Amino acid sequence: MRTSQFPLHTLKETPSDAEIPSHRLMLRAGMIRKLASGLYTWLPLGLRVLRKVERIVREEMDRSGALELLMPVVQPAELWQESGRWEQYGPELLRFHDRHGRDFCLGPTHEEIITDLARHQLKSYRQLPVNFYQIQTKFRDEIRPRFGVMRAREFVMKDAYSFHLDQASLEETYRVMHATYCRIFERCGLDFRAVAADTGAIGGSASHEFHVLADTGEDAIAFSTESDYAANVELAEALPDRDERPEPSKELELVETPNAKTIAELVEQFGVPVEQTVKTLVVESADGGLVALLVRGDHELNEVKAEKLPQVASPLRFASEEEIRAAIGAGPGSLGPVKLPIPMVVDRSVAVLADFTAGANIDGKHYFGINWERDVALPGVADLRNVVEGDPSPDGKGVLTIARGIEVGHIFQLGTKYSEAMNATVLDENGKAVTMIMGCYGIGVSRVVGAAIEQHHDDKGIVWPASIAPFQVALLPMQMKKSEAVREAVEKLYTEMQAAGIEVLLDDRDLRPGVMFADCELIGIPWRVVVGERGLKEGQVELRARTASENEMVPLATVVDRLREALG
RNA sequence: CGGAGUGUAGCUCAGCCUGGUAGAGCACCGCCUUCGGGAGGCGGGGGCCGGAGGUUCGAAUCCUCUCACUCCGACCA
Repeated sequence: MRTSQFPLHTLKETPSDAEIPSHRLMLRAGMIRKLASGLYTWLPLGLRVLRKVERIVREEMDRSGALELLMPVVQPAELWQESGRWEQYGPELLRFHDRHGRDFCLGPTHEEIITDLARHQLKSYRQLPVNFYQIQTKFRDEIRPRFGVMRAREFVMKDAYSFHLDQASLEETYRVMHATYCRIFERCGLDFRAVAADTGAIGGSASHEFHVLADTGEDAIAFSTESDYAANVELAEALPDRDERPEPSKELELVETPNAKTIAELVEQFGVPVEQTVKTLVVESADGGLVALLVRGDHELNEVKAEKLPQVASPLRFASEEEIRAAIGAGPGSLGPVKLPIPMVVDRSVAVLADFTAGANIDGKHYFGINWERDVALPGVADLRNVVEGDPSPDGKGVLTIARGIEVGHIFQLGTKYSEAMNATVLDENGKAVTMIMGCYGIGVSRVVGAAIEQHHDDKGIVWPASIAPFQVALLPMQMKKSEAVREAVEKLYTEMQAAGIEVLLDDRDLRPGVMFADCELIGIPWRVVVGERGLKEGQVELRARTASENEMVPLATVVDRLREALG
């Protein structure tokens, strides 16, 4: 391709509404253009990348044995009413009606449609298992679209749905999809983690999210330094940092702490180590009263975990100061386990503390040197907190690191939620109707493009992984209008590269070199070849990887071979 | 939907407070010079100043109402 036929629309200045690197760079490189909030046109340059990701996804899905099909974006309300989601889904589902007044929606996902298809197409256990997939535009009327294609309302998704006679078959396909997703993201050149995810109300034992690690990710994930354990921070199990509680070594002491209402003030004024303090949070209990939740001063309460406790009301609600005073007789800054008049649950890390400090349930006073059993009975123990960096990994191997991640994929063992609601059955070998068991597997294809940039860029622009770069090589002639030699050499190289199957972009704009270099770096082409009279005198051209800081002089005759080798 | 903010040229922004008939840089078109890291000169095209209403002799500017967009929160590929 030549820039005269494939115009670049690069910008020197960053549009003001772009917050994160991928959004800024996609706009500056001329990959996308916004039409309205959450709606983007993919320009030719951006589409080349999107198609490359799609191709990798398609190849790996095909290889896994999945069957591609294509379902409509517009979906009739009847199917959603049948599954019960017409009422459940909320305003994210964009609804409208046709000229006859029939209700429709734009598909945010396709469980209903595929289940309807399956119940008509699949009649026999002999047709199972089967895994259908499509790569298609989805629409979700997001409350707040942002970050360009990372959270758009209209986006490209690969969604797959598998159907099985039994759980074992579902689990087998689930394993295959897990492996397929790993291959897809590896091939895209991404540093990612498969993360254990919440199965939510649907139940079942298995759901994994695939996260690309990047500082701007919207999710915090915890993963082990020694094993492949990884989980959303909200879900990661928090273990105590030791197995046994040390013996008491200090006496219980009531201390006047008139100016210490927070843990930070207590630590600052009395020099107690923060990990020897306990904070007491009061929430509504399941029976309508109050219950205290105790976590270490340096830890954070995990509201999702707390809400799941039988003692705690769901949804979680913190008690007001008035409620706390009425029940305990002291303010929120002076609470602790000793002589606490309401039930309590303590975090595992609190249960292994000795000689710790907490409020005395008397305004302006704390107890120092508290010990369980000696000073107060140890109440119920539970996992109440968010994991922190350095916690032991729940699988016993290594410690946890915390990083931010961008969710690019999610695989799910659905079970019979949809097949049951929509009566999707097949006949088993005894001729008996059996409800099919389902799995579903999604990849945010357009989000992968953004995530790749988020992970691979520098101050000059995008640094594409070779597999998804819009072009593999940029061929930059220096003063081609003036130099016959340059013109000849460049045309020859261009022809040779094309013959060698290399995706090359020849910059024939005859611009100043600095402009060509800057554009080439901004759009992130992995290799560049500079042809100038200077080098040609020695029979050489300059070769440079996007990641390199130095040119390499390569004989004109061998540069194509070098590139073919480098590109694999 | 709650809170905060912004709408002026394709992009980045000035002008608004204190009303007087539309500006700069980049981008675009033409000519010339320049040419190894985003050049320079001259000339040119491009605006319902988000929209509607009001105040005024006169509104980008003041007032009211609207619409769109962005940021912070809950949701998700």
